[in-house]
Amino acid sequence: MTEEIRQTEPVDYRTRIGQERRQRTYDRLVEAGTMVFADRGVNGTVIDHVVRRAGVSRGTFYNYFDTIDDVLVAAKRALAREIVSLIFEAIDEDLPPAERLAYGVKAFVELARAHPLFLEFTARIGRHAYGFGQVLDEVAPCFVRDSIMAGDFCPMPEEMVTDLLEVGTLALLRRIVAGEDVDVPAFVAAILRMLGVAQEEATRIAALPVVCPVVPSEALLAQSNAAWIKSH
Amino acid sequence: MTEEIRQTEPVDYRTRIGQERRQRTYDRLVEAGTMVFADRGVNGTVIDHVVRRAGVSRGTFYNYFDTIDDVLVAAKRALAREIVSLIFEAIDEDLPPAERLAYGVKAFVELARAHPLFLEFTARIGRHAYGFGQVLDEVAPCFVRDSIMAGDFCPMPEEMVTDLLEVGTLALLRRIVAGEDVDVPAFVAAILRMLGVAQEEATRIAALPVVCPVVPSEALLAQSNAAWIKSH
Amino acid sequence: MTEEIRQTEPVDYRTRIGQERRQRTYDRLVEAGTMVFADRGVNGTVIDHVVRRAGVSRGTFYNYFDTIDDVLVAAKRALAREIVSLIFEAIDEDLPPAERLAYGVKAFVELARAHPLFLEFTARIGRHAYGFGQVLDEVAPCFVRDSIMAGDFCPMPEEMVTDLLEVGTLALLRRIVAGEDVDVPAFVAAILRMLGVAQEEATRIAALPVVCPVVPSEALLAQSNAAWIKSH
Amino acid sequence: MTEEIRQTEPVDYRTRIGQERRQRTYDRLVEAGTMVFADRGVNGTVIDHVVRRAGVSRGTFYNYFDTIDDVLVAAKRALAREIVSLIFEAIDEDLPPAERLAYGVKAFVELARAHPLFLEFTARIGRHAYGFGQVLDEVAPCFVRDSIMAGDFCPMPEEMVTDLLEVGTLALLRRIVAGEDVDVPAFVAAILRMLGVAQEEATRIAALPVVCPVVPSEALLAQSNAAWIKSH
DNA sequence: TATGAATGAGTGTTCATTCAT
DNA sequence: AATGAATGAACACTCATTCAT
Repeated sequence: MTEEIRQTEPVDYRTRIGQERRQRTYDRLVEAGTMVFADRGVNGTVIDHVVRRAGVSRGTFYNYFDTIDDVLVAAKRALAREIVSLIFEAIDEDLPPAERLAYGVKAFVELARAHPLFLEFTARIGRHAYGFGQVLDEVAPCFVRDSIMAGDFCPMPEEMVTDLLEVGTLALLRRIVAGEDVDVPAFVAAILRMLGVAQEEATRIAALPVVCPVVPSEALLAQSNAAWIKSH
Repeated sequence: MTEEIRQTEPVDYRTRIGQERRQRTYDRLVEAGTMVFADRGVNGTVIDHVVRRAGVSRGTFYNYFDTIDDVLVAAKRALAREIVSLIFEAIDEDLPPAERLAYGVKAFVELARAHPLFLEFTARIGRHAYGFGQVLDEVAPCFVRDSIMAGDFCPMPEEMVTDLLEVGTLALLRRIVAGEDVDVPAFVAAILRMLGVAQEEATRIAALPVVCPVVPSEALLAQSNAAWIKSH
Repeated sequence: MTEEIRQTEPVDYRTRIGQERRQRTYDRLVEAGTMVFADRGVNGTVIDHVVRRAGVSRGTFYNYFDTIDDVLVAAKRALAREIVSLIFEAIDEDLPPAERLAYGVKAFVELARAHPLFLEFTARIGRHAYGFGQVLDEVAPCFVRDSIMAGDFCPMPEEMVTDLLEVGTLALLRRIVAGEDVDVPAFVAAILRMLGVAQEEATRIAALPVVCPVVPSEALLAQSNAAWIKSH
Repeated sequence: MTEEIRQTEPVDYRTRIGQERRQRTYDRLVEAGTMVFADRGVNGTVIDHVVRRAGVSRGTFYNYFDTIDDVLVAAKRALAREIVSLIFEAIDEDLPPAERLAYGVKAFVELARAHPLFLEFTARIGRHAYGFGQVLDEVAPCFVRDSIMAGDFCPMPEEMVTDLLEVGTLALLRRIVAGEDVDVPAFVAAILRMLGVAQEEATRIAALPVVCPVVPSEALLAQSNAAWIKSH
């Protein structure tokens, strides 16, 4: 038995080391991908850009991904998870739905403003965007449906809400990237009105303050943003 | 005088023939481009696809365009002009702004539904879309601004209105293309609420009937749609 | 007989008009070619450049030339004839050979300096150069051989003289085009020494003054130079 | 310690193998380029010719060069270094400048005669030639200037000497390629006279014998010449 | 004879993918 | 697992040449 353990232990060790190394390489590729997509957009990015930025060889890429789009998907997922959970941790669950939604949107924009890499990345991925509806439903299942049924939002198809939320926010970020002044509260108010919130109430909620969520330094968002800044 | 005419006639004739041929080829390229973009999207389309579809040689392409994107731009412009003018001709100018807007949006969607090529094309060009704000302002200058100042829409940045209108409509069309059932009145109502129209009023207006504009058979929209259908 | 003349006269007239027109178009092509070759070098010039500069159509080109190189050849010949005969008219035939040669070389350089188009053209045609030996022998047959036999130049192969004269002058012009200061008398002296003239005598002859030949305004050189200047 | 070596060896091995393969491919491309330029001249050579001759794929070319001209430059440099060092090793440094120069020129011509590929290549690259002045100055810095200041050559601009040397030699090689009989001593004598050497002395020096330098069989010159011969 | 639209072979360049080491 | 040289299909673009008008 001891023998067995002794025999397997080195294997486990090697396996663990191998897996860690594998994870590290994977992370480097995703991080590099995030930065390159932010720099060159979805269609301007090729495998070579990513592997060079990640400091690995071409061949290694194919040990982790099949196509460049897979990197985009992985980066989108990783970022979306991080960000959405950061935001949801910051939202007071006792607030009414409209206020929670408003808080989430504004926190998202603040996060983007605070992380130019993320801003660029999001503005550039265009129609390949995060699939906000899905992510939203992962973290806060049935939020939209429940709110509609509870009468907080007026009746409308769920996916229409998430669609408008997603593409509207994207359009907003694109204007920010373009250097224009954007009126975020006006945007939030418009979304709330669309959801059936009365004009004055919408304006009031849209004006409520948010605090930008704190991003842990080991997060992909923080790491890649820092590396990206350094290279610009 | 007769002499003059006799001398100039052959020149005019040759010139006219040449110009007509040139125009025909140009039209074929734009029409082919529209179809290919509808089939393969913006990034999947290459010059070769277009010239093959148009039945002209590679070299001919470069007598008319520099890049494939120029074809996209030309197609967008041609379609946008046709469609917007068709729709605006159909709108009763005496209606209040909210009803005119609702009518326009619904007519646009109907037109798209009736012309699968146009639907695909529009859904696929994505963020390269028509620049609705601009086109809207060409045909109905200051419509949004005036409506806001007149108190018909609630105050918000002009470009935010056109942004949401454009990207929202695009998202809607993408769902139609995907074969989903979409609730156009619900969409229109959402847009109207966003603009400050009260819930009941928005619902009422969104439910008003539209007649799909008649498309003249020589229009690019009709021609290319017919050809496209035939090839599918 | 009168009848005959009357009948043929109009024909002659038309023929003459036709030939004149043909000559005019030909001249325009050669002139345009000269300018384009000066602008873009031998390998950078394509038929389109020439026809556009000449203001004629592509098809017309093929009524006069088969290839773009034929234009180069025609331009070279026309310019070489003009220039060499201008220079030879200016040379005092009673001078000893060394002085005549020195005068010719210096006049050639002066002519080039005074006509930037010609300078550029000559510097850019490179190894396709004028075939100076041949042109020289056209205008002054056996000049080199006679001078050698008379003991004015020391014995050496004739074509070696013209080779060194041609490529040396070309190298000189290239330095002028590059904006460098060149010492023309030093060059002439070097050529004369190469021909066997003693050092002091060579220096003396190389320092003799020349007057730049007058170029008639209807010459290709003058015409194309003027047009070229205007377009730069 | 043994451990260390064992760990690094495989890396070194892989690296070495890779570098060797890389070097081999590079050499094949340069060698192929040399042969194709000799066959078709500078302007008649395209990337496809080179890769086909080298037996590699189109894509491989771009792993080593950006343009076809880069191959020309590489070939010129490689040949020039080989040849010039061969010649300079053969020259007795104790001889007076005029004799050393004469020896160099004659050895160069002999080398060209003995290597038809090199002869063709040199004659065809024309004005893109070796930049003899530069190469000369690399190997024998200030040779011309020092000789002038020492009174061995008569005063004249340095670059005029190298210009005439280069273009004169090139013209000579072109005649050899054309199958004409050329009088190399006469050429050398002409160059020497140009430099101020007296006629008799020039003739004497130009007549001194040279031994054609021995080319090691692994040299680019030898390798590519052999391959080229075999294919003609 | 002049025109210029149309042609298509030729060439340069990119980039995903494979594979021997 | 990692490397990176090699590959070749795909694509962009040029330009000499033809031919109907």
